[in-house]
Amino acid sequence: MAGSMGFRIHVGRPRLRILWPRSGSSAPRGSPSGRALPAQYPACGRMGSARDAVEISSDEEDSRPAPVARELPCDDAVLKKGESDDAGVATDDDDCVVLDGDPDGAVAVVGRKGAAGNDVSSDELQIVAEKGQVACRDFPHSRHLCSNLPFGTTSHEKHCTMCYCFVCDVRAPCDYWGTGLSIDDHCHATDKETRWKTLRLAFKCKGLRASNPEKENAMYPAMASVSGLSLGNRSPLQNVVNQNRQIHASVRTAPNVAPAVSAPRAFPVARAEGSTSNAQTSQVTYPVATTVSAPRGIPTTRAEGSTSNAHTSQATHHVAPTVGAPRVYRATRAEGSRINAHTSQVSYPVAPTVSVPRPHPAARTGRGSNNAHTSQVTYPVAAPTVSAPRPQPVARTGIGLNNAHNAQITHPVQPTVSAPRAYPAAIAERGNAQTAQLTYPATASHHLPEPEPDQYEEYWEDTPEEYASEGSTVYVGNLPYHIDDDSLALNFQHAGVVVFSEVIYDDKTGQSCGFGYVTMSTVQEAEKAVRMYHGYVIYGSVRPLTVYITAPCQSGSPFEIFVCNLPWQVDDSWLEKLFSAHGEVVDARVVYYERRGGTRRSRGFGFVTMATEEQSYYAINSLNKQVLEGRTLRVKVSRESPQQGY
DNA sequence: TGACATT
Repeated sequence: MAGSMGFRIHVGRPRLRILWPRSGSSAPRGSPSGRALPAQYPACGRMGSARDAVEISSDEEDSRPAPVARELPCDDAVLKKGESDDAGVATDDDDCVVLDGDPDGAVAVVGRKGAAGNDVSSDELQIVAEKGQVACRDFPHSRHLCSNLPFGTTSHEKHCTMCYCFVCDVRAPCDYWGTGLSIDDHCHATDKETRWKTLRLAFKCKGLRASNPEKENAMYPAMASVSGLSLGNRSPLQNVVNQNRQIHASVRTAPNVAPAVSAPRAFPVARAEGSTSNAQTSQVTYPVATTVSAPRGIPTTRAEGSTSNAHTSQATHHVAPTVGAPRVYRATRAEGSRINAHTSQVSYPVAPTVSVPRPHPAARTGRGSNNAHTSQVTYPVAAPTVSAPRPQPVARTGIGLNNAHNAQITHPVQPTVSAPRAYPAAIAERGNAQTAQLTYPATASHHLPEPEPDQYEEYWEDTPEEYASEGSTVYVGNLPYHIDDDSLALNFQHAGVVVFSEVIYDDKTGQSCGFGYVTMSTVQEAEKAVRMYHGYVIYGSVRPLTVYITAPCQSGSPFEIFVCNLPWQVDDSWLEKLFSAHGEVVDARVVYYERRGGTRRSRGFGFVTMATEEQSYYAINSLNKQVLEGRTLRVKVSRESPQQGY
């Protein structure tokens, strides 16, 4: 694609286009220009005569999977403006090509006999007109994709104002840009050479300072100094990109750009609670049910003060679940619509009864209890009796708040947990988790570049179960909603090799549930991940991550709760809400009689799976013998639970 | 109607 580059637009004939695949394609996602114009696209099936005219646009509605090039005439628009036919495809009298798919992929050409497979020379493409903004010119793009200064014909050290360094992900010139004399100058970087891709990955993953600190850190001065998640290089350009992405759908923004860059979103829970001003709940952060007899350290952070601050009222699960997690997490996705991960953020006005007959999981398993979390737990002295309707963190789930459901639940005062828990060594190892909460280190996962597909895609082909081994999967809670699988993996690779990562999404809303799973290659790495990231506050978030090792996959959850004596009208969602006030509900099901005609009738009992064993304890102790709609609930560990202890 | 089912 040398020389005469431009883009012809077919006015009123939007058939001539290159269609990018939907997100999730195998296309590289690391370029600052995202899916900017691929340099090789003329090779995607043109044949025959001299010049093609191509419109660059996107069509998110088009889901045709297979890239297909169709020859189209070029005598529209410019030549015969306004004379498009109904189908948007004119007669075949010219040499236009429609690429209905990823131009990076194999392209079959249809419409002209014998055309498929013909090679084309690099100068076959000539853009004779253009319209609107052009990805590789008007949006940030890697230098080698620049259309202003074509890489093949222009000195590489030159750059336009939208050029980025492919390696550093910063606006050109980076510190290593060079003059072009050295082969190591970043101005030569392209996504076609492994060495550049490797270097790029190294810059991203090793947190190397790229260049132009006055630019990249202007907005996030602390970014480069924090260990762990501080990987991304950012620049004010990101805001430009953010704006642009709304303008031009064909340009995928730089991967390290997220909407939250300019406006961190308010968490639903924060909003919900903020309007509730429940002073009681705001003082409490998830009291931990425990049987551990070791002395506890008095929590020192966050939860101490009585506060009406919605932030602090978002209690997080700083329980130390060591063992246990949802069952096979593929299943949790399927049940995502019923998962309310954000229930973990509610405050818990109820002191746990805490008379768990089972040994503490940490003590039982012998795993180094990652009880750093306990440092952030407060222990309410008393709990309200017959509380007012409790704010339910279900705004995001679409389940309407109906606090009347809970209004009758009484909360007997159980000022139990008082024994200080041993202050774990983990917290010392973990370092500045507490500090992190206060200073908001610029971890900015949402800024992180997405991983190179070639680094991870081999894993995607297999199910996580194939990789999961006992103790090597960690649950990650309190994820900002914009964190996706890839950025999650990219973060956790600092703890080791990420075998699999998954953010759980609500099936109905498509929104992240705010938690996910990361499978490391070894138990040791998983434990390291806990030490590194538990309690860590992602930039822009107010909630520290909760990271703990999950239980191995088993046929049945060790955290399943049986609840009976349910009022007949209690359904799954109600049950979920009921338990979500006491932890993260993975599953909640009322058992029904199935009747003919499709109707069903509750059998008055159900099963609830909590995210962790300890949360199960807490929920059991909080809800057992509570009165709901006039009926005294009976809540206990499910009989079928493989790890039932009582 | 008052119990540990279902995938």
